[in-house]
Amino acid sequence: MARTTGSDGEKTEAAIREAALELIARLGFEAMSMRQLAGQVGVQAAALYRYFPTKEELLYALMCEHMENLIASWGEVRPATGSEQEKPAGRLAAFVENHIRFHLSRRNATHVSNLELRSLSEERLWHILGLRSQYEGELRRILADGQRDGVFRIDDVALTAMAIIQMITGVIVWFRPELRLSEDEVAANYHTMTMRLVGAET
Amino acid sequence: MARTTGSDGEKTEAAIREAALELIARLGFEAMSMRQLAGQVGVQAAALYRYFPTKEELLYALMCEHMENLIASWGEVRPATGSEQEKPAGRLAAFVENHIRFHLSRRNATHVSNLELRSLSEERLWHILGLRSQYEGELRRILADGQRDGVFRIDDVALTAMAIIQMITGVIVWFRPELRLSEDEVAANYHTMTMRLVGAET
DNA sequence: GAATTAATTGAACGTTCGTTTTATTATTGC
DNA sequence: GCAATAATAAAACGAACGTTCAATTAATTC
Repeated sequence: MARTTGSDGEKTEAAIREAALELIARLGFEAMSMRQLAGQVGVQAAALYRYFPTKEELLYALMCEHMENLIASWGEVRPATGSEQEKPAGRLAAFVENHIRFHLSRRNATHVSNLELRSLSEERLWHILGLRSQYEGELRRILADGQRDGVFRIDDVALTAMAIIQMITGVIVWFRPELRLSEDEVAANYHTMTMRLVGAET
Repeated sequence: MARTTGSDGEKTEAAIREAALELIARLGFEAMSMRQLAGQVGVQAAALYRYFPTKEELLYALMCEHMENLIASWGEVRPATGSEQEKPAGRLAAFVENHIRFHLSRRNATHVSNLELRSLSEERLWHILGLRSQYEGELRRILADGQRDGVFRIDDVALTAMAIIQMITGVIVWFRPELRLSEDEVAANYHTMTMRLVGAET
């Protein structure tokens, strides 16, 4: 047989992306087979190659999309210049809040982007690391501004930025929606801890 | 051919463990083949099966050893009862310091234990998670004691413990020995940040 | 120094992998 | 309704995988 009733390229590609995120997050990229992925989508393995030329390019596409979404998400919520929230403390609060909510709503994509970098070729790895560094640079600038203004007490900006990123990304490792804490409570908690961590006055 | 001159079971097993840690940390467990591992050790693939019945049991053995070493390491440096350092702040300082140094000296094993849990069968996974929970329980107890004594300001002990663990384990992701900061400086930095994070007076 | 045991090799097994090729059908544009 | 094209199926490819097994040699024991 061949083309099936109701088949549509855009829908199929979206279904592949979603199924791949779920399978890679659960099994790992190397452990997921293209046949397994095709089965989850409801298609034959050969059909996947109409949308992604290789398995690695599929992974790369998922990571690119995730990192671009993350950067775009911060761009949308970043406090406007001149506003009260544009001060370092307000920007840091917005950054942490957005980061927590973004990652909690995209657990699969986050696991893929954080755990499967090893499976990328050197060139593609560099691109993803560049996007990541761009995002982390936003945090470093906030910390540096707060340090300059004397509202944060920070020994080493780069080290503190890494520590904060690790801490707030780690939420997806343990958080489960059915747990006692709501997403709001978790975000508020991480915000408080971050502010104390940088020595901001409350 | 067969047994080679100078071959020794204990030495071979140790060489397998070390090579496996390095390869799994670099390539990932699924991506590492038994032939690759054997090549690194300088042996044929079949020889590996004298020491580990399956690939998964090898991974499990590596993780068990790492978790047991971690727990034993904390047991050795834990401040003695009755000492000044036995107060929550002293215990937390010792915990963070030991955690940072232990992980920095065992980067490969840490990556394996943190990133490859997916490849364990359910039963073995439960055992490793049990050891991990036991270790994290030590931190939770320190935080709870400090909260009780009024020397820490903590909103949620369990959440804070996870945040601290993620933050201080994250050091292995970015730290490189050739960087500008020494191991001592890094440990001191993480100690300061942790104390501020829990609202301890300095 | 012969018998025993420990350590390893080399070849092979069946399976599964990512990917390619060719054929076939559904949909779209005119 | 007919040509063109988009979407998929089915089968096959060679390579690599984890693992097993019989044969062989080094070290140890008596």
